[in-house]
Amino acid sequence: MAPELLEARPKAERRVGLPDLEDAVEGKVVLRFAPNPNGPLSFGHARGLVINGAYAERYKGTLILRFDDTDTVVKPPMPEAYDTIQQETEWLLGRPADRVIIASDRIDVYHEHATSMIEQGFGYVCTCSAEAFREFRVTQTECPCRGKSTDEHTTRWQGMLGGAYKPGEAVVRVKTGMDQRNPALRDWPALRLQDTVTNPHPRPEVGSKHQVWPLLDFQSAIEDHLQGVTHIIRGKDLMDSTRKQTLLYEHFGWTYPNTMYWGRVKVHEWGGFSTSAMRKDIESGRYEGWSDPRLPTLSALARRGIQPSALRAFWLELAITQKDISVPLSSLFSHNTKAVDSTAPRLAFVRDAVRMPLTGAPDEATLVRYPDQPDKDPRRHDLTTGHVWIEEEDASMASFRLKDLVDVDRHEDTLIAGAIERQDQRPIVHWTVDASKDATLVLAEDDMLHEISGRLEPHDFPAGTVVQLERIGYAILLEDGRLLMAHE
RNA sequence: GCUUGCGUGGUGUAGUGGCCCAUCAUAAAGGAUUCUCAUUCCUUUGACCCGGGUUCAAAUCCCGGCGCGAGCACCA
Repeated sequence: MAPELLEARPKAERRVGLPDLEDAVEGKVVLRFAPNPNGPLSFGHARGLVINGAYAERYKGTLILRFDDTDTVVKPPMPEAYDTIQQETEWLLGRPADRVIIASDRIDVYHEHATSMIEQGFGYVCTCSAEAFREFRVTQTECPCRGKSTDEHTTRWQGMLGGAYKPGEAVVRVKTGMDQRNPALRDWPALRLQDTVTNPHPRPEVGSKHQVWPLLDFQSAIEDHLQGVTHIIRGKDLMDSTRKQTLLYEHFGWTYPNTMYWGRVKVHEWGGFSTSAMRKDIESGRYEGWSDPRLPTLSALARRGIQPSALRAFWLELAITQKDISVPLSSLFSHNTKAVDSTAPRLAFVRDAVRMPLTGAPDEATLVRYPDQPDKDPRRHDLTTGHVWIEEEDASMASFRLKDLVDVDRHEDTLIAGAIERQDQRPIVHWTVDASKDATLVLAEDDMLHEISGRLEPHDFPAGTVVQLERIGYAILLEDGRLLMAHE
């Protein structure tokens, strides 16, 4: 036998990163990320942006940012969110979306498709109550409206558009069949009425202009087709949406995009995240705003010093599986540590600082700012006041070393300087000079904000700089002069 | 209830019939380097939900069970 036949087939390469997209042609891939602008983006949204964005980049395709703002009552849009979300997209991906679509600008387009659907007989206007239809759905019986003529439905549809019905009195349904095995798919609702006089759309250019609004499954389905979306990647809670929409596509004679799903993600420390719930808690004053560091919003993470690259690495690592997962925040933090460690200037923050006389020490100290580049921008401090600040806890030790300065022995409440060079294994502590300032370190933990007071080493870094507080962890300088802890 | 999806170390993830006594990351423990309890490096611990079946061979296919999730809104 030929020896090559006995050889094991070549070892398959371990896949790293995202799997290939099915039927993806370079330059032709069109993806979309479609949030509801009822608030700024949160941690969970980042997944949609990162994954879709990464594929768009890999295939030199198009990333669409689509605002699915078709509800003015239950989840009304937040006017500022349209801008905020675009800025956050750019922050996270390092570039803006290739195309931006606002659903509320395109209501007429959806109306046209509804008209066509009704005229072609696969859509109808149903005047049954929601409760009544629920009963028809479980018993798999056709509602009285369904069998009426196309002309009748066209008339009803014109009636809907013309204000002949009040919200709740009529809805447009897609004829999928009441005998569908999956109850979720049975003649699903495509458009409904909203009282936009009482609840106007927050965008002034839309306001009370329309009363007939598409529901997500319809709006999204039509828009995906019109925009030429080739691949949809979304949560598996939308699996039935795919099935509903596929039935609609069959009616229209369209081909449904390739679809992938991911499961639910929970963060140990946060639990789930709901934009509406956060909005309530902010309005009630429980949180300071959308960027309150306790909140799982992108703006809060950014404010806290989390780098977009860390967020990208985090979501890319989770990849796309349909498992429901729960991840610890430490996983995100370890990515962030890698992102900021070499560039974060070292600074001393002395908690519960005590001021102690120091005798016999040099007049000046020089400390390393960046361990990776020991000569870059060294920290020089004047010690001629003869005092240093150290942490209360460290002050209880009889002998220790002031980092980068000198060995000391404590006699009563005075520190006596000894060897300049390190002589023994005594513990090393961080410290600061009299020129330091009182400072506050803010910590977000367990849905609480804690403040630790101390002395911060003199520096001239601007707000927004991510620093590493020696022996404590990474923090960011806030506009008000306080420090916000990012993570250890 | 109907429908639908998922189950690999503590946490994530790779793996689509032999490369797997299972990959990588993270966490934990130990150690080295380091004038930070950081970074970097090394080592160790640790997993295929259960039961059958198909096959020479199963984490991978089939059946059953168990567990967890989602949809069945005139929300997204």
